[in-house]
Amino acid sequence: MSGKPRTRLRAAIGLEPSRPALVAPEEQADHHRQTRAALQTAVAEDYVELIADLIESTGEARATDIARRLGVTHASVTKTVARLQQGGLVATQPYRAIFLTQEGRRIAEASKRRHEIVVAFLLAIGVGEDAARADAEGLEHHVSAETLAAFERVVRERG
Amino acid sequence: MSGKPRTRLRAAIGLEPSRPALVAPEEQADHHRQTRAALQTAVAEDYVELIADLIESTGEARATDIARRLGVTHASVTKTVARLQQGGLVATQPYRAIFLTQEGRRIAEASKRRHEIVVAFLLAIGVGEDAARADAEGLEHHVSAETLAAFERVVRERG
DNA sequence: ACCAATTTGTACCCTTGGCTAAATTTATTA
DNA sequence: TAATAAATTTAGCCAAGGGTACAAATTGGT
Repeated sequence: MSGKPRTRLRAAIGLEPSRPALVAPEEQADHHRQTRAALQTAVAEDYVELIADLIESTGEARATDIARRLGVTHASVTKTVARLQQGGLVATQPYRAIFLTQEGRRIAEASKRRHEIVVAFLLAIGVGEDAARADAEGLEHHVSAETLAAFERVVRERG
Repeated sequence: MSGKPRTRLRAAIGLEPSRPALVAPEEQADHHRQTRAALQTAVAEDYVELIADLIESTGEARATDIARRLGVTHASVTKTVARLQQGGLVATQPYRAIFLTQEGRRIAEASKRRHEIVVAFLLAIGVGEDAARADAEGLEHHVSAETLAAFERVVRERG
């Protein structure tokens, strides 16, 4: 932790261990950008997927139920739902239950399908029930179409 | 979008399509809490992993290089690195390169290992190079120990 | 030794997604 | 129907992690 001025020269010249080089910087940056973009849609997907499930199983989606199922407070749910409404995924009126727009339903459908494939896949490769469901919640938002297709293949192969 | 007051009674009584019920609410909430916790560590893992790679391949980790590889501005990097220093993962001095603490190296090691397993796994099940690398960036932070073990098994089985 | 280019730091802003607390509205029940 | 319980909204707080713009320091070359 002393403080010798570092010289970039040694590294450039090759006195430092200049390795094969990981991945091209621009490519790596793109991957990280994609990952960050996925994070943005993750919340929206979680919400519409859950709202669709609640409507299907209980007849309506209430903020309190969403809050309980996500493990957050209802105030947080209200705020997020407002954002989703801005984004055109849900429709609400004050003090009424939450509905999905067509776009919301479309996304919910796709999310649900993907979620189920991920869970089935994890189970197929021998992951236990609980871990499979827990991991799927995080993994699903980062599975590209190509990887999802590969997951489906594996599920079909092993059954 | 009319506005019929909803009655929770119908749902409770069972006139509404009351389905088998997805997953237990508390369990589902736990899964989401786990996922959110993973997000918190994700940034730290990405940084230390990248810093370790840079040190290994170029001899030092500079903010600019980190920024370029993550696709963010150097200001964001500076801020995040400050947080990592607070957390005891890195050590820096003004205008000097960034070093990893022991704890930082430990995490970098584990992250790198996990990252490589995830990539190898995706390749093994037939995902293409680019998608594998891109998806791995997002997936790695949500892979539990149990799932990672399953991935390793698959990699060993299919070569 | 100096100058220009590069790198780093700092200040300030924005959005997301958590939280608590208090006010309001709706639903249930006595 | 009036009182109570439950659900919803609103306001204000916080931290993380992005951004821009400008200032300061370091580095490399002349």
